[in-house]
Amino acid sequence: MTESTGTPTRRTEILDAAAELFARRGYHGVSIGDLGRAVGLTGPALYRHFRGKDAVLAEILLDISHRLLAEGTRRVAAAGDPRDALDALLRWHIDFALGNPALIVVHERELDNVPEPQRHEIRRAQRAYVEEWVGVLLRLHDLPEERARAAVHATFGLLNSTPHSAGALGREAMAALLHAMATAALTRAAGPA
Amino acid sequence: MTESTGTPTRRTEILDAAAELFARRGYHGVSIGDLGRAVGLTGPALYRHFRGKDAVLAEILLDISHRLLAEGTRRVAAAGDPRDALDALLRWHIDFALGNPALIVVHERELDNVPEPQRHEIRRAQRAYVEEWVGVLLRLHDLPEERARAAVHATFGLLNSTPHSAGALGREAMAALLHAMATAALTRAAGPA
DNA sequence: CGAATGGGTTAATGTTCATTAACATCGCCG
DNA sequence: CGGCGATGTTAATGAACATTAACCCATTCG
Repeated sequence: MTESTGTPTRRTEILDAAAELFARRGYHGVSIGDLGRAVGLTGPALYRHFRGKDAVLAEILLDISHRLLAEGTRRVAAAGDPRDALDALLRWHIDFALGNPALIVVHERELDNVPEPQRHEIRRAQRAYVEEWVGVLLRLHDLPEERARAAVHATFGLLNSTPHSAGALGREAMAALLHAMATAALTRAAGPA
Repeated sequence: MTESTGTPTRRTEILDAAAELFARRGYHGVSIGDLGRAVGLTGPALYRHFRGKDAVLAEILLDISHRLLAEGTRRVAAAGDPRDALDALLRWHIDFALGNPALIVVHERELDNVPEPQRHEIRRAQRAYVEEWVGVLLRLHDLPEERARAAVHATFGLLNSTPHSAGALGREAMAALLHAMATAALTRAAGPA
């Protein structure tokens, strides 16, 4: 979840467990003791790996926001035309959301609990990711920028709803459904006001 | 926000302030002291009006879930055909979300912090509200029930995204945009898998 | 060998918090 | 007038929590 490459280390073990717990109970609803217990340790052991509870959250959010942005940018650059780019963004975001529901939830909710040096960086990455979408949408359709941004945010709401409706649909069916709905919604957003 | 009729009382003042704070910082991120201060009192004054912090949250969620369900049911019953019913549901939900962003956020996130006798009742109302939508969708289009339910959840995600993108668009423009996007998404969800 | 280092543990420490107790004020009704 | 119920206040209580201290052991490496 946290490192695509490299050995699973204690750090990443903690990060993964923390993401799961933060998603389920919220940052303030999880104690250091909970965090330690989740990886078979006592609470204070965490300080051997992180400066504190908020540093864990910060690292989680930095990782998510950077991964979303990096791969989003990559896919847009690799796409032939805006239509392909939008499709690639959709597939990427849906894959990520279906594969990492906890991360999506934490990314959506917990920014305010990140301490200040890093909060800005996360915000920056989040905004850049949104702008990647907005840019593609504007190249694809003729609509006001503010409307495009609102449409993108609404689409994220749709795509990120996954964690809350675990789904009796299988993963593939859900992915296809979300793709279809989001495409229709975005296309319609570009239509007459 | 909390009582459509009747004098604004201390209770409702607290409930409104609490909803705002819970939405912004999360249930665990708000103290009794914060709650009191928000209405110009000290923390313990709250116990003259509620059994405890969780009772405040419970009352907020009971109110929201009941209001959503009651008006949703009313509008569906009043509608001529499924097409009108869906339109009425959309308008209702969008109006509610745009008019009460804090309530939508709390409703979405804080159910787990409600103590048990009431959690069930809230869940029941939430589910019934979803089923109202699912029923209309099934009457309107031919699609598997599970797919309809997933589509409704995704649509809620889209509509409830409002609070997170306050919007440089005006309220009316935003309402129209959400309505258009949601309709398109739901229509598409009913199409070929 | 032997010391340093990494990664654990259990005991403080000090804060914040929810809740309760004890006490005050005020308006109404007898 | 007198009392009482509603609504506040400040002080007390006890639990939970984040963080730090003090201590321990294994591995590595000189």
